[in-house]
Amino acid sequence: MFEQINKNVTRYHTFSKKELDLFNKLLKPVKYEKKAFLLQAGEVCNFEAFINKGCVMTYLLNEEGKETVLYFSIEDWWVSDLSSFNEQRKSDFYIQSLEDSEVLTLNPQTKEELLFHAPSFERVFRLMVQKNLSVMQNRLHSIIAKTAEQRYTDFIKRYPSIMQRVSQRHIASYLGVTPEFLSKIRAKQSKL
Amino acid sequence: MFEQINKNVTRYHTFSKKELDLFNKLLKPVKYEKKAFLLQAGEVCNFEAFINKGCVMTYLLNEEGKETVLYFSIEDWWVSDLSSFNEQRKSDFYIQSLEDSEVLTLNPQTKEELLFHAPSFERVFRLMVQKNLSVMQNRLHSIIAKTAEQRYTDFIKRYPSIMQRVSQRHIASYLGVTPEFLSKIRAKQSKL
DNA sequence: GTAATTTCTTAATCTAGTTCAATGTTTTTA
DNA sequence: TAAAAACATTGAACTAGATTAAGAAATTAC
Repeated sequence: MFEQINKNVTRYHTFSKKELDLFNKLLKPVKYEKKAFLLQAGEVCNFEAFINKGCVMTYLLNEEGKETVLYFSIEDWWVSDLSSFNEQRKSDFYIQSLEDSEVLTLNPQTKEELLFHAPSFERVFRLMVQKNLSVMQNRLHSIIAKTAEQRYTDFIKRYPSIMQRVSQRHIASYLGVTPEFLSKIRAKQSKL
Repeated sequence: MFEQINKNVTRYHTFSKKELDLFNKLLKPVKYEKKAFLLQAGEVCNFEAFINKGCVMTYLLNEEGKETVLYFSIEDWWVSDLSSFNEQRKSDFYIQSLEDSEVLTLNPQTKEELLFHAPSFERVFRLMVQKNLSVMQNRLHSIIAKTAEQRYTDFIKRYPSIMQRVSQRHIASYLGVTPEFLSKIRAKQSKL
């Protein structure tokens, strides 16, 4: 149950057995059925969730109901709305399970307790935000500077497993194109 | 000299006189002429700089030499490549002064010393990254979900002072359009 | 102060990507 | 297991924005 998550945090810092035991004790396992919401716009995000099993997506809805996928998250990733979580403000995001999923969550209290007794976790969380920021900077760059076809090719290469698991309309949204156009890109590429 | 920066960090946490004195002692003032580079791709970013006066931009160059502006930063903002700084990896970014500028910088050593003696600064830096992340999430959303004209209107409204100070070709790049198209948007809007 | 360079604008042409609509395919539900 | 719903594909018509080119305005540099 905690094997994966302990390996995950150990990448950033070597923790003692005692620290990891505390960490694991504070984590709350939660299951979500496919299509269940971990978070909806307007709610305050009260979790940082590590995905043990499953796949979730984080998206925004605009006024006309058009959805924009910001992230897909699968096993060994964390998911949350950090601004909402840390500042206890209402979120703009929807976080929805795309498969039956199992996650391990911290809430503001357990996170605080963890940081109090094992302050080295500060580093883990700071690096998590930072990695996130890098990912976003890359995406912005690729959406400004590359064609949809290049973005699609990059995506397949970088996240082949997500490609398998997620419907094309969600991938289209992530890539910033319509499902119809993604379909055309695919038709073109399968001809080559 | 330190008035603005002390006010800036105090937003996130109330520091003692002693902590602020240490902070100020560790900061190194640096001046850059217009067009000077604070950082170039391939270098390791060894600073986090607070802008006391001036304006800088952070951008990427692709293979064909096309530039993509990720950020403009003016007075009261911090600028750095955090991934490069924190992991001491080569940066992909250029950070260039757009006006004669004056900044206060921390380097990895002074930052470490600061955090060692005044660990509450951890919070400041974590929140800085996080604010950054929010900004990026918003930009990605607006570039996927809005038209260039809407983005331009939003930009003027949100950053009227940057609009005045920065050339249109840089703003075009930030908005993800060509300078020619930005010109058309402006012509259209001034007719209304 | 003027030549040189860079920036901004305008217009014509072109294209990557959208929209709409129809049809087939897979998944969900009961 | 059949009906309903959601998803994927294809094609025709359209449009937001790119590209190219050329002249006007502003900055920069000597």
